[in-house]
Parts: sequence; C-alpha cells; structure tokens
Amino acid sequence: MPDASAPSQTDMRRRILDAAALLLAENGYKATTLRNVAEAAGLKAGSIYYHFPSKDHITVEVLNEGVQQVSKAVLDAVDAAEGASGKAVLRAALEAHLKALAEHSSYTRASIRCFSMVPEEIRRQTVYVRRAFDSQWLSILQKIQTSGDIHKDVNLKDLHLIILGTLNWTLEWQGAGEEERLQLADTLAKLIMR
Amino acid sequence: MPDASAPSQTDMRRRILDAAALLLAENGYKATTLRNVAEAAGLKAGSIYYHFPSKDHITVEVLNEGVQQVSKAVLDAVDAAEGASGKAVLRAALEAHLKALAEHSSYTRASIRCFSMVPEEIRRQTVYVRRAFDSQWLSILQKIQTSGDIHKDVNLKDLHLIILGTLNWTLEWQGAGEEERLQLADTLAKLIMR
DNA sequence: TCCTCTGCCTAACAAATGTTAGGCAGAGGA
DNA sequence: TCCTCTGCCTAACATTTGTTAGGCAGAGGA
Repeated sequence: MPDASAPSQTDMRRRILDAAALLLAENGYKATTLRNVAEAAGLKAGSIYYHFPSKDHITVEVLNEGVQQVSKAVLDAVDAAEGASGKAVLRAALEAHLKALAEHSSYTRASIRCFSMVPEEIRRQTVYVRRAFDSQWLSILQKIQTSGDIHKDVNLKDLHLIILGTLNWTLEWQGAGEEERLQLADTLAKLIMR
Repeated sequence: MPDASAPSQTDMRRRILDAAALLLAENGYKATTLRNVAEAAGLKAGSIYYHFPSKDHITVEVLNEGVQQVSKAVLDAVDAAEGASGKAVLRAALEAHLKALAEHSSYTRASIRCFSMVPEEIRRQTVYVRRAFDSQWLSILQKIQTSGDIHKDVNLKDLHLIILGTLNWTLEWQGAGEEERLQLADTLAKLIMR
C-alpha cells in the first residue's frame, strides 16, 4: 500500500510524478505514454501500477500540483507584501506567478497546457483547484482596486484575463531568463497601474 | 491527382480539413484520429488518403491556414484604418484579431493550441507562417509607438507578448459572446494607450 | 460496347497504447 | 529456517493507431 505520509520510502513515486510532469508539459496528455514515463523514472511500465492505479490518476495529481504550486507562490508573495502599496502587491504577485511558472516549470506547464485537452473525467477532477486559483487572483485585484491603485473604471474580469493570458503565454517562450521575466512583470505592472 | 486549383471538385477535401480543424482544436494532435476525422467528414478512414498523403499533411495545412486567417483579418483591419489615430488602429487590430479567433474558431484554435504539442516535423513546416504573423503584429506596434500614441518607454516585445497572450488566452473562454470581446478589446486598448 | 479515370470502400497490416497477471529477489520479523 | 511483505520485472492482453493494397461502382469519352 503506497502511503505518501510514510516517512521514508523509495522516492520512486515522486520520480514517476516528476517524469510524468515533464512529459505532459512537453508533449501533452495523449502523447505522454506510460512507457516513456517509466523510462524517464527508471523503471518498467508495468511497475508504475504498483504506485498508481492508472495513467489518469497520475495526470490528475500532476495537474493539481502544478496549479497549487503557483497558487501558493502567489499567495505567499501577497502575504509577504501586506501593508505595502497596491502597486507593490501587484508587482509581487506578478513576479511570484512568473517565477513559479519558470521554476516548477514541469508541473505548472503541464497543468496549463494540458488542461483543455485532457479527457473530461480528468478535467472534472482538476477544475476545482483551478477555480480556486482564479478566485484568488481576482480577490487580489479587487483589493488593489478598492484601495484605489487600479482605476475604478477598469473591468477586473478583463484585467484578470489579461494577466492570466500574458503570464501563461510566457510558457511558449522557450528558455527566457530571469531578466526577461522581471522586465515583463515591470511592463505589465506599469500598464495596469496608472 | 487532387488539385486544389481545379474549378469544381467534390468539396470533400475541404470537408476533411474542416473536420480535422475542429477535432484538432478540441482534442489536440495526438487525440485526433483519422477515423474520427473521416466520420465527421462523411467518409471512411482509408479514403482520406485519396485526398491527402498523410495525417501530418492535413495537420500542417490546418495549422497554417489558421494563422493566415487571423493574419489576414488583422492586416485588413489595419489597412482599413489607415490614416486614423494610433489608438483607432490598435483598437481595429485587436478587434479583428479577436473576431477572427472567434469566427474561424476551428482553424485558429487548432493552430494556437496544437502548435506547441505537435511533432517537430510539423512544427518546422508551420513555424514560418507563425513568425511572419509575429513580425506583422510587432511592426503594427512599432508604427503606433513612433507615431507617439504608445509611450516611448514601453517595451514593445513585452507589449507584443501581452497582446498575443491575452487574445489567445480568450480561447480558454468557452463561449464568450461578441459583447465580451469588444469589452476586452476596449479594456486592453485603454491600458496600452495613455 | 469498351476503356479509363475518379472517388470511395473493405480488409488488413504492424506498431504502439493502457493495463493486468504472475513471478521473483531481497529485507526483515518470528 | 520459514514466512510475509515490498518493490519491481516479464510477458502478455485487447484495443487503437496511421497506413496500404486491392477492389468496385459509375461517369464519360472513343
């Protein structure tokens, strides 16, 4: 019985998830085969079923973890910037989002790029976490707007779309460095505020 | 010998492309099977090979046509707005892009959503059209900036990313109407200008 | 009437896929 | 020593994939 809460176990379970995340991010759900995942993780395809009951369970876990990583990073950044100006909070959130996308790129890329192509059953099991993340960003923007740092006329739903679209689109950038990320966060923040 | 320039032929070739575009847009490259395409087009899988030499050829044609449809729409809109203010030109380009995404949604969605997941050989045969489209948008922005309607300090590369990201991200919107599109173009244009 | 070409179909192929059944080496407690 | 459990492997399975070979009905010219 694989038990994630067990203190020390072979980290094979994690290695399988890592391998799956990487392949899902690069090739998508259908093109990611258990044999490829197994090879990348260092075991044989059939052995995966000792750790997971199916390919779909692995996929769900990867997709949800990807969103949660970004979500946590943004939340932490906003909390750390509490009391600062709206502009500073927004900058912090943008940078945290971008940094998370770049760093845990496998999981986050997988969750962003695979979600819309995945079978409906998997979507059902991942859509909740995504909605929570959406709400989180929206409430950040709301706070900044009521504080006056975002103009009252700006449609927050549109702004939300602009931010999410822009940040997630950076994944199509192949190999952009930290400088470009900071630069983009700067440009975007400047556009939004003022 | 299927010849697209022939005046009248069964439109089966077009129906196959249409069906493929729809399925590619919804399910991605790997999950789009020739048997599904055939069924949607109203023939049997083997018969597709009378019109196309392979699945990949169909895919390349769909992806390229998708980009070209948006490209042409944006170009036409900019040409029609020639002489107008930078703001008007940008608005026209944004709206044209969004409208094209929504209207020819199959081809454009397919090209945007499949490109990064597709085998390398297909990417090689579609990347050129995409680059041309990128350049087109960038040169539009450059003209507006040199005309003074976009602040000199704004990084055009970032702005380009913001626009492309935002507009293409709308594809994840399921079933947004024209009102929302115009509203988004408005919000985005207001952020960029001024 | 004969012949050719068009446009599609049927039936099969090899390869690859998710998944399962059964086995096996080794660790470790009794 | 015996037993059990862990963690993996091998070998197969049914299905689905892109693709191909061969056939067949009908249109239309000679």
